[in-house]
Amino acid sequence: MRALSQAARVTEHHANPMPASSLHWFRDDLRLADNPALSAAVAHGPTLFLYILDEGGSRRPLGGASRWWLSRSLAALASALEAKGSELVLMRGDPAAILPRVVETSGVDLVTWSRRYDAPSMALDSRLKADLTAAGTRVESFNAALLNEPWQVATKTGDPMKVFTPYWRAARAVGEPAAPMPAPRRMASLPLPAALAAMAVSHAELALEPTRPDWAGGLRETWTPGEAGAAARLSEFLAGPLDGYGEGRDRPDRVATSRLSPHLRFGEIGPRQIWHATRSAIESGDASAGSSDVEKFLSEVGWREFSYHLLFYNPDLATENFNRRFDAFPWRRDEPALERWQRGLTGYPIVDAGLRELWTTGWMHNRVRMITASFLIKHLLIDWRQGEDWFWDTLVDADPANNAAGWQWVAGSGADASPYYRIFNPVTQGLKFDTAGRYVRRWVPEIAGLDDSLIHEPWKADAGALRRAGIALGETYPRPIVDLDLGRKRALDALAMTRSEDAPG
DNA sequence: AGGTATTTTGA
DNA sequence: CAAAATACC
Repeated sequence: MRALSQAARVTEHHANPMPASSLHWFRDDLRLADNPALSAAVAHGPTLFLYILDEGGSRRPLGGASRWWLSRSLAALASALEAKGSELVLMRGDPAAILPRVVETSGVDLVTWSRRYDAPSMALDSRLKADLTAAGTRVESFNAALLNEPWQVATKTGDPMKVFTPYWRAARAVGEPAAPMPAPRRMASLPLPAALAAMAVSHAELALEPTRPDWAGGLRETWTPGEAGAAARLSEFLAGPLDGYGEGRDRPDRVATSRLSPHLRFGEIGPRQIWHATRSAIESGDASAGSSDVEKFLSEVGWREFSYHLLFYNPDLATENFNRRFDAFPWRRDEPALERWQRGLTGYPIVDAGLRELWTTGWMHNRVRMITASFLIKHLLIDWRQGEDWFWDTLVDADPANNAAGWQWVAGSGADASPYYRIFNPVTQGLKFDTAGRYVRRWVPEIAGLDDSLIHEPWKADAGALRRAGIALGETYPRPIVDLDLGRKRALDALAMTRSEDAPG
């Protein structure tokens, strides 16, 4: 079948050569600027712009919050294309079946896309590249998601890197990231052939947003998905919170971080753009941050790069311990505790605040991600993969590299991970990073009436303080699910086995 | 990118 | 004597 159609195509090309045309397959690069694959397609000739919702294959299904974001991001992208006289074609199904058919019927002679790095996506993309090439169509893939390709950074002996600091030093030594490309000024749209009209689906038919119940109200209030929303967030960050970022980034009670993560996740903005925008804001004097704030911010972009490096060389990063000593770790199965953690009912205010922020907005401050993850893993001894799953379902920035690497880092099973004895105390952390309890009061309003001195440990309030604050401990707000000292000792005992001297180094 | 007990420091 | 540095887990 394939050989036959290939022969037909070659004959056809010789008989009456068709004008050059292209197809850009959008995936996690939902932007027009700094999108080299898109630019290459547009420069080649009239372009068919295609997105395929791929839910049945071996790729990890998107979580609910990510589906909501994707829906809004696709709508934004469609509008941006429409403003340039082009159309975004939406389809649903297996790209391995859909793409060759669209390419063949539309007669495009160039297909472009931006690379992905999770194993099932890479397998799918390689297969498609081979199939389309064999059928006579040129395929070009580009880097839109990273400063450096994962394989561009290596140790002196050519091995993958396992520690962040040398990784980031080596990554910076690769050279200054390329300047971002502007969005194509003009683009000619290649319409979907009439014969394929039945394959296209409407945005509504993708059914990516929740209806009954509609739990996305908090997401809508918090975010503006899409390329323009991403650019606005970056500008606001550079003009404000970047100054003082080094200290402010740890404070969940302030708006002191960029909150670009979901925009990055869906490629509404790329790290090259962030890098150069940050540099020029400093050089032009539009931002007044010190060099340590800038370095700190760029190194956060570096952690994302490092996570992708780890994922590329460890395709099972989300399911297998990077450090195999953790394979025998005595995790507890405790569904009631897991559920109380998920719902923000552990009795530890900063933990509960974080999980409720996550549930309501689809996002959680990084400092609080570490605190809540540490609590689940260490105080509750619940497998990091159960926490990773929850974050995957509820985060709008759920990312195959960052989410897995972050959880393994907290568990201590990851690369350059948190040491086994680092067990975050939610009270200490709360006092240190949410000093006045503003973050807790926002997300755990039922204890908002407590004094600052008790806001992070309501179980220490005496009957009078509880009555004044209108709290019935154990009824309107839970007592602690586990004792901190007992949980800490239990975790240290369990973790001791991962560091016995006879284990392989 | 910690916590905690202990020691040291300096107002 | 409280805060800061240190040692150890």
